Amino acid sequence: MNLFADIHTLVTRSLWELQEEGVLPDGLDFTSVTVEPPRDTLHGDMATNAAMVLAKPAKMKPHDIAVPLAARLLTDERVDTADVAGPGFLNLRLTTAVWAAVVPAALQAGVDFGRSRMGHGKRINIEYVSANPTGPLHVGHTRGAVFGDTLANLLAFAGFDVTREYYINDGGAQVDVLARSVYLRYLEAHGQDVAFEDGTYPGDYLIPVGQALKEKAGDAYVGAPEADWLTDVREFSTGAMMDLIREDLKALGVEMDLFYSEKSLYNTGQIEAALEALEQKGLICEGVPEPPKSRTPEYWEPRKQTLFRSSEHGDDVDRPIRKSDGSWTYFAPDIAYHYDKIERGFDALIDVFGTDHGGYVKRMKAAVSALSDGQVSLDVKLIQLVRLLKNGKPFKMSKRAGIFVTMRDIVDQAGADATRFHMLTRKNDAPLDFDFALVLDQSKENPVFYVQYAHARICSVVRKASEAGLDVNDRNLQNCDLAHLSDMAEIALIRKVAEWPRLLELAVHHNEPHRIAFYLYDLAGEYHVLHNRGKSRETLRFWQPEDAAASSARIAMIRAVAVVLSAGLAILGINPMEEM
RNA sequence: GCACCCGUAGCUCAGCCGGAUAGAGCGCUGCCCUCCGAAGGCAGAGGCCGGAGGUUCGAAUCCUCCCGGGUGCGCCA
Repeated sequence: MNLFADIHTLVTRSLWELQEEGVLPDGLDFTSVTVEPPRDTLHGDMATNAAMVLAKPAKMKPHDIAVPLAARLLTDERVDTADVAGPGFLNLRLTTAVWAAVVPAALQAGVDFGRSRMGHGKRINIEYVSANPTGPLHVGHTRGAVFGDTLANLLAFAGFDVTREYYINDGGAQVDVLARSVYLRYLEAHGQDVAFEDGTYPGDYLIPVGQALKEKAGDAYVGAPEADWLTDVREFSTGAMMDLIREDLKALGVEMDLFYSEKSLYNTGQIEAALEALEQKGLICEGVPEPPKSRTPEYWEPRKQTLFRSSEHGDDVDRPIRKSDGSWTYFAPDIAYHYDKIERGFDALIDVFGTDHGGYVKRMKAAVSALSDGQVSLDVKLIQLVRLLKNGKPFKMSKRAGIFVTMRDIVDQAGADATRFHMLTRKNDAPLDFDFALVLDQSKENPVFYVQYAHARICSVVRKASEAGLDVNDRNLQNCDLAHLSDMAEIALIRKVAEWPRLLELAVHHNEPHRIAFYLYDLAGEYHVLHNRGKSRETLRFWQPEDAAASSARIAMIRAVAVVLSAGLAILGINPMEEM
């Protein structure tokens, strides 16, 4: 159930009725009429802007619309009061029974509370992480992984048909570098002294890969020319790296539906097919690209290249897809990859990139727009940098050249749950501080702890009531008499619970999973306030030994809070804790 | 030079498909508690929402310009 949607429906229906009765003129558009929670609860439970929005098209004063609308709304049993206020707002106060009804609804739905069909089964592809297969995942990937995975969970919860995808950049020169680096480790495993020159990866993580290569190939490649081993070693190495990456992702709780190989696009006609599609739309041409606008274009010499006319689809300039030697630029396989996504029938695409790829967004959108004739949307979410700290000071783990703080290091130290939550305590395009001391802190300064603690506290109260003989089964609690819930603070808590479905809609609309983390933090906060009241005044405790009816109502209420906390944490991929 | 992101309380940030007196945490000030419903509680001060125009009944939110910070900018992916 979504109370805001229900009341919005009621308002719209009332407007139609007023129109039929001639109070309002015909032909009005009600789509901009909203029903929202007012900023200040003193104004009521919900407010609608109907009178103000319709005043102009109806050629009426806001007041003359608001008054009959208020009268009409008051005939609905859910509406307690309807007052015209300010410039024409209509403030509604709902009966406490309406609010109380949120509780059994939540209990009945359980962790599915808030699940919706707003996605209408639309097929959506989310590409995230997509790190080069040349080493372990690091901090930045961790944030992107959590973001993408949580967004995927969120959209699935909202009724989209979601595919989680990882694009393996195994087609470029960097995997040759990987192969050469592994080859050095291989020689090392054979007892040779090797030197890691510039352009190779000296990280320790390749030592076991070199040893594994030795076990597999023996000394077959020792002393052999590169041409003899490069292909084999490259394949072996990228395979090993992807195994490592998959393991790391799993430790974070991230599982992809599909790992898509860039290499698979080469020599299979796929790149050619994508470019042919663009060609047919007249979007491929030969030309000299504009010189780079960087400060130092001295070495620029104009050369004729094959260009994608991305400027026809919103890009600033046309982009080269072939290098001057005729081979593909990195943009070409990316076009082909997105073309493949379109061909696979997705209605919408989301790419999660690091912020350093910001300059790449327009051309990618242009490609998708062109290839789908504007039918498939592409939303690119850029993930800002993560600053690792410990007690507020920059944190560096002991590391050798070439190895950064890895995702595995983070998960090992902070745990997957805390890592996931913390990575969402900032909007994706804002830089984020990840402080190990804070993430592990057992106090209210730590939002992860704060939310988990609220859930554990509820479990503790429910457990206690149960031990004292109260039937705390959710099915039973659904039927208890909620008239006992009349305290303003209790209604406020329920109101917060009732916002959950609406919050989800907003998060989906903006593709912003961090909103869930913030909401859960707020909800936990409101719960703690109520819980703390019971410390000073026993009559305000949820469990009242002398009053089973009141206890049931209150336990039902806090169970509803627990349900939302669980549902929210589930979307974040986090297990709620029953005790701390 | 151009593009994108950001500029909100002393600090770190929410809010931004336009809505009423702009929120939270930290820090600060005051009071209370130290009772396993534990790993503190309550209250308060603190803002021309970077600046200037514009659209609108209404702008932190949308548009334009400017200022400040970050990122990116041909044959690296």
